[in-house]
Amino acid sequence: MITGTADVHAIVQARLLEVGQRYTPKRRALIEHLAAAATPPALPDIMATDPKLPQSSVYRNLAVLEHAGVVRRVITEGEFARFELAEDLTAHHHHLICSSCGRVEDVTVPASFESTMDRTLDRVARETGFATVSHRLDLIGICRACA
Amino acid sequence: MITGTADVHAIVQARLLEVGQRYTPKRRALIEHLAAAATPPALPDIMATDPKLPQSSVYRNLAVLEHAGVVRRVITEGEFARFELAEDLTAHHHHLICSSCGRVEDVTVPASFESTMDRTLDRVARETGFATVSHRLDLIGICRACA
DNA sequence: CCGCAAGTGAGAGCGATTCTCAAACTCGTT
DNA sequence: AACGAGTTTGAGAATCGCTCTCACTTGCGG
Repeated sequence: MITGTADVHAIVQARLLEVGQRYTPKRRALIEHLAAAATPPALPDIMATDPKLPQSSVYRNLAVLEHAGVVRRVITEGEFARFELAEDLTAHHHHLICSSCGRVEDVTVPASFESTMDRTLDRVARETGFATVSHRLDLIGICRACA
Repeated sequence: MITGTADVHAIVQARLLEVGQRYTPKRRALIEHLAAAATPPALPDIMATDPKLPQSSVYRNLAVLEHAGVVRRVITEGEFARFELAEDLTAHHHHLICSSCGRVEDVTVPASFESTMDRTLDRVARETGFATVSHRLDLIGICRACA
């Protein structure tokens, strides 16, 4: 399900409305930036695009967008949180995390493996009384540059 | 590969020696606590066992043990980091994370699925020039208590 | 055009983790 | 059994992402 950027904006606007929030230029710029990024940017990466961006507004707007369900906070062992568009606005993917430099890359795995995994995890979750909403699969390793 | 507690202590001692550190009673107590825990404890959990433990020492010793490769820091979206024994001192497992209350439970998946996953991820990593050392698979959902 | 609700920016505040440093301990050596 | 060099410890200070506060601005309904 590959969604065009125009559709993304429409969806974001709709979800913000549901939560009683506006789709302001600042927020649009953030979404644009996240949609264009090849890798989930950390806050410094976002601020670097325009040094006079107030950091508090960026954080606040990311929180609003996260709350609206269009942005996801990616947890890494690095010092900064990273942000990406919610999964239903992009293709389902996983992360390659370099344990040496902290670099994060997006990857996809074969669809057949995804469905095997979904089936397996659903079963595991059911056995333990968990209602699974999603999974998080990351590969931890050493990237080409650090090797 | 299930390792007895006695062996764990021997391994920990050996790895600490390699890094030029001693296996002090405080560190032994930490390892003991982690080995007994059913779920990776956060710092408050550890401190709760003995309220007069100085938090700075706990943090420092966890860092030392992590550096020696016997303790692993588990990243969650919660406010506290959690700690568990390194994977080669326990059985390979994954985590069920409740997105509502932050509770973390250990789970294992069928061995057949593990090996399928290993093969798939190795291939993916090779294609992208990453040297994979490990993977991290977490199930995010709602636990029985929160449902 | 008014007014109110929502958004913005600058800085203060917060809280988990890390750092500092003097005192207490360990262990091989006399 | 005491010594001394090097570690470990504990209490508090310091750090630093991130969140909160609040006065000001902006934008949409009436």
